[in-house]
Amino acid sequence: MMARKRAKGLSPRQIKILEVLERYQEQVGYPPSIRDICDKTGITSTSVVNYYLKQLETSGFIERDGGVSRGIRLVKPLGETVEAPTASLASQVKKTVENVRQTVEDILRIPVLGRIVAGSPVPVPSSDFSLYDADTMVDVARSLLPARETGANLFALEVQGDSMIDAMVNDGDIVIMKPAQEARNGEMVAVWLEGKDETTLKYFYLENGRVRLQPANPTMQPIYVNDPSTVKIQGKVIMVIRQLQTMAS
Amino acid sequence: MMARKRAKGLSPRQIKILEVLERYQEQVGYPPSIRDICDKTGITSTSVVNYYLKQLETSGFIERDGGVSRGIRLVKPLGETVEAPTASLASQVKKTVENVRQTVEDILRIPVLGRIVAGSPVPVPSSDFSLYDADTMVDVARSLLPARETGANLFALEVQGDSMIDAMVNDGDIVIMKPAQEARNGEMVAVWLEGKDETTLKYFYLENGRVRLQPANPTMQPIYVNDPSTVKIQGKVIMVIRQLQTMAS
DNA sequence: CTTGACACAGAACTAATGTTCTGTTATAGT
DNA sequence: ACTATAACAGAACATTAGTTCTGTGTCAAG
Repeated sequence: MMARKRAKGLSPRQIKILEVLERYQEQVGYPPSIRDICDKTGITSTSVVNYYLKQLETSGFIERDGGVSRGIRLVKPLGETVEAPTASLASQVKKTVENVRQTVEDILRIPVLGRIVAGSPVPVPSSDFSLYDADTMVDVARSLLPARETGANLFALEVQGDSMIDAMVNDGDIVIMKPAQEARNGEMVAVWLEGKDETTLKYFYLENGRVRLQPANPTMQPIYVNDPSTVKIQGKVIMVIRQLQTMAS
Repeated sequence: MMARKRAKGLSPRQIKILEVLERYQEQVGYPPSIRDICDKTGITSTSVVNYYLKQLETSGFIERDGGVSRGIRLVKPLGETVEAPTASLASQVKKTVENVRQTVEDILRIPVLGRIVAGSPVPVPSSDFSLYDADTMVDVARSLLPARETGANLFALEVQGDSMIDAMVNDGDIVIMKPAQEARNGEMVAVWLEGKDETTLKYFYLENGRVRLQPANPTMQPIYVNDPSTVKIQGKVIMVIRQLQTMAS
């Protein structure tokens, strides 16, 4: 067994778990469950593995998607490609392939599901959409998105009309959204107001049983909804992109 | 009995599922669950996905480990032939390097030169800087930019304060600009108004010797400047990016 | 001797996920 | 018209797997 360059500072069990993660993914084709790691490492308790996984996550060696089965992935810092002198060509190839995967992952290709208009409900990714139609995709650098965003189910909408101007969003803008049925205070959401039969983008605040929908434009007044059940959250807005014409037409 | 692995005989849904499998693994880092596939394909029932997965398994396109979450792996990449064991380690390396180059070229790394405030002139990439700090860069997919934008001299600014709200641009937004001293009608520009000593983002129109600066927000009134020489164009705005905070769960 | 940290075990609980069953619709063949 | 079958939907069910809680033993510092 070769020694790891970056092994310093890591306990034997942390190293063992990292090795298991790498080997399992390579051999089996998908990441191990916590109980799989138990078997491979000889640790008898799931909580102990979880204990170490938390450490490895905060140390930045792995990323986890909470609540997802086998939702673990190794993160490979770019500068860490130094390999032991005994490295074979095969492992070089593997390393390069890994790097490709890494850089490919630097771009997220997000489907544009449709348009968002004040008068109609928001298209959500549960309905049918063509994942690979090049005309209906936007490419976004992963570095622009929040750190832990997997991008798995993000989707985008094109804004139609001037009805979202109080959200500082204009006709033609692209909003990138994450599916959600609820939101935390301060997050911008797309909501369907049952009373008004209208879709709108607002900052969401739940304040003692009452929903406050705050326009992004600070000069405009918020909407108050006393019955939260009439506020149907369609998703959280995580990014807005506006492309401007550089040539007059 | 049907013929085995006839690539032509795949139904659209089978193809779509295979594509989802490949893309999901690539983007997320682990295989999708059946319900993930439902979301990505628009199929509303897990049994239907399972139905197709069985077909794909007996056709030999995928392998499944029964009873384990996300226990699916692609047997071979879609349009690609199987890895030749001896044929092409070197060519494989070459190919992956090619891929890296390709994907790297798909991202533009644009320097954030500073902030744009109403009260101060715009920092422009005129003279002294040549070293870009990695912390002050934004990555933008080339596909988002206008047709043949080289990206060579693009720069970005972070908006500070609420003074640009009439341009539908908010505090914290990133505006991506192209250096320019003049503009065509209809382009959004950053201008320094000598009379007012102020920077602003407006749509530019030159109309019979008079400059009209039109706010993006259609509810607001334009500014008219009779002497075009007092309107100092700092650059054209080609993109606006707004990142909204999403709290981790 | 206590205290507290760390590493660990085991069980219970909850959520995620795969599997199966029953039924519906549309269509081609007889 | 009748039947068989592919393609689907929805729900119930059974496992799998993530999470959390309580407790145990060690060891070093106070």
